[in-house]
Amino acid sequence: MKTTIENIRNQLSDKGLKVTPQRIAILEAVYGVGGHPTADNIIEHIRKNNPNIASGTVYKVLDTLIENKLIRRVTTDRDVMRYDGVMGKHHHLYCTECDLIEDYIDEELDTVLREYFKNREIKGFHIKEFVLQIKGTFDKC
Amino acid sequence: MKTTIENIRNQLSDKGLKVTPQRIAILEAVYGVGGHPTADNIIEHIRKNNPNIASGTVYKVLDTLIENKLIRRVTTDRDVMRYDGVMGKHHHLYCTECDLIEDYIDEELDTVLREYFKNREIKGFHIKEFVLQIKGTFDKC
DNA sequence: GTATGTGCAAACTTTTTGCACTTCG
DNA sequence: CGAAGTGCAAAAAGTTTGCACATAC
Repeated sequence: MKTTIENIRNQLSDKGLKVTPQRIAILEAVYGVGGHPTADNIIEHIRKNNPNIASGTVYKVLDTLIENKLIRRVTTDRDVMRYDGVMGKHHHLYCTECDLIEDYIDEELDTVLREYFKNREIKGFHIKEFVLQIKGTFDKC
Repeated sequence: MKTTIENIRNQLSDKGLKVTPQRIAILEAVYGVGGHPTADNIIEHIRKNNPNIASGTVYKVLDTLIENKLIRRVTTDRDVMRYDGVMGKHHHLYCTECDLIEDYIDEELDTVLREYFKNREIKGFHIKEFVLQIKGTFDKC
């Protein structure tokens, strides 16, 4: 599915959102800038062609797009830095309800992943380590 | 391995770090506060017993501990919010050199993971979704 | 025309930094 | 004692908010 301006206009109006130049530019930037842009990357990218966009607007539009499931935040939502005292290989349980992150240690899983990728090269990329984010809810939540 | 004060003192001095009350308190807090504390969680926790710790110190100590591999940052290092226009299930390649995050789409991998966890319950947790972080380097880096 | 969206600037939150003072070894 | 670490306060990032003005439908 190619991402044309027409396409972007439709994505917006399909969600009942007003089609504004800012929204088009921002959505286009999220698709256009590789490597999962930060808000700053997006602002920079847009200002090349259109110097008049307020950063506040960019944040507001991004939030709107997320609410309408046109884009996502990478990693967890609302991220500040978090620290972990467990230094061995391990994975993480993310509770979508209570904002806790628990460690999940499972050596067999590591073996399974290593086996899986042994025969499956990712072109242009050299794998060092896996961390699986397991998203869900704790029963108590 | 139980985490005693003695143990913490040794961890620090083994790395050639001076053993200060602040470092002990912070390391103890990282171990003691569950769910991967934020810097703020740590500051709060420490101030219960010891109101005189500067937040600047906490950040500096955390950095030192990370440099000496006594703790880790969760998710990516130095995180600001990042946005992703790909809405389907997918995984991420994290380049430790160049700070880019690329999408990695692999339906077979999803199947493998789902199969793996089908027979392996995580007690008290209900899984909704997996995201695998594949850390490594791009050849070009 | 009106509900919705944008610009701007101020405020807030989280993190970093510089420098004088203190402490560990 | 001297190098390393801490406190404090100011500044830098990154993000949010309120309100008057502008625009899509």
